[in-house]
Amino acid sequence: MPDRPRRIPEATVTRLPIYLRILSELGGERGATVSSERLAELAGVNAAKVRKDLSYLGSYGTRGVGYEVEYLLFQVSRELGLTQDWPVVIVGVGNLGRALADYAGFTSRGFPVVALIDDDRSKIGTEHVGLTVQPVADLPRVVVERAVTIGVVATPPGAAQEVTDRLVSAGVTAILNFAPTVLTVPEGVSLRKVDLALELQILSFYQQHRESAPSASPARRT
Amino acid sequence: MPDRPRRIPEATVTRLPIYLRILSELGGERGATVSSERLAELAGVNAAKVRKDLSYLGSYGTRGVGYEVEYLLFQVSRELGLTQDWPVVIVGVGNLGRALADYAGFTSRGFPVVALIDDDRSKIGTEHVGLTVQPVADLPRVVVERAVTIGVVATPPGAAQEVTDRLVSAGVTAILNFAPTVLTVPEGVSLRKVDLALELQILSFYQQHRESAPSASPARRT
DNA sequence: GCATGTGAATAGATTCACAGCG
DNA sequence: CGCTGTGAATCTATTCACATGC
Repeated sequence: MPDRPRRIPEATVTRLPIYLRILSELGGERGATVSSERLAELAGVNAAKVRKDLSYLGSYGTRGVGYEVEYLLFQVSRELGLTQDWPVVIVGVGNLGRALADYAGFTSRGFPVVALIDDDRSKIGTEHVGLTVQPVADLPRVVVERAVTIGVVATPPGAAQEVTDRLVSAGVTAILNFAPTVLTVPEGVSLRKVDLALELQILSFYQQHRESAPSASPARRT
Repeated sequence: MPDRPRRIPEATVTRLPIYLRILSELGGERGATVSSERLAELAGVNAAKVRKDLSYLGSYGTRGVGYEVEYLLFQVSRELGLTQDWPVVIVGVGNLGRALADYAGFTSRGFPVVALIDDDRSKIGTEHVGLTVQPVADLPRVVVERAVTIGVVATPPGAAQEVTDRLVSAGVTAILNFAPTVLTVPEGVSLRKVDLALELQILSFYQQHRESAPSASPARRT
């Protein structure tokens, strides 16, 4: 009996999706294996890190051989909770919100977009990718009826916290924030952010310090 | 004479833009000050962390008082290299690329989008936000003529590495990658990524582990 | 023999707690 | 007195290096 209940470090969690992607690209025939060395190369990280990361999931490799791609793929998927769908609602149907709604990778990878929300009069009732834009007031009903667990916030910064509060009180327990604002959520709600301006400013820092400090560059792989 | 040459930790660099945003929102009258405690609250972090982060820039606070907002704002800006513009080229003019090109925050915050690149026949020559879409072959000229330093990769995953190589050989020294692929760049080139699927999968992990481990949630603030 | 799995060593980031100074 | 600035303590993550077992 494998001993499951290890606590997976946050840093490891952020890398699991990368391994997942690489494994699914490797695909290959049944029984194909991959070494930690090779996986590490493809993921742009250290091989020991790959082994330690994977060891948190269990002992899924074979000494002297490596990891069976298909089996490991399944185990990583399961650990990430990707054996089920997680319906998503997108709030804010501006340029970014629409681009996100269009993004096929969302739905195809287990995150079906089931509703679009916006309080702009001129947008309510319009259609995108087969969905009718609904007002914020519809959130409680939509969240319950469509079993929404993840809310994507793509509103202007001024509206983001209020929208988040509404999502949370409607029952959403995970938020992905694209608005350039610091959000606060209650204990127990997961929060991740994607901030374009912030990423550019980080790059700007390293540009700025390029001449003065020749090797002051950030991580070389993604 | 303030002693400049401290090496700023990467973790600190990623937080400077957050402080910057908060400081600029605080704005306020000339001479207004803010304490590390208050800054920390607004940034959703620990006050000691704020002080340590800011101390890497120099000694810009006043004991018993706090930090002068306007002065600190300038110092953080300067450290991030935001006292100058960093022209950006966007490669890949799909939904996401267009949304990025439209995103006013880019240009207004010192990252003017000076060119749009795509190798799709049907897109070359079309216009967006006053820019004509150009082929990849134009990169070397555009990068030199427009002094481009940052390349945004918004292509499908299959094209991302090739496009990146072209950007780098054209002279671009910082890459922001939106394609769901691991990119490799030469030593000395900065690389950051924004990966939507990855963020959703991380949230999925914490959703999955919600019942079983009540307090296994990630960072609560952004 | 060979690649995993993991203790031990190291490096890095966060937090504590308080001395120092306006 | 109050808040910064920072050594020291702690916690987290990474890397090394090798015993383990297929």
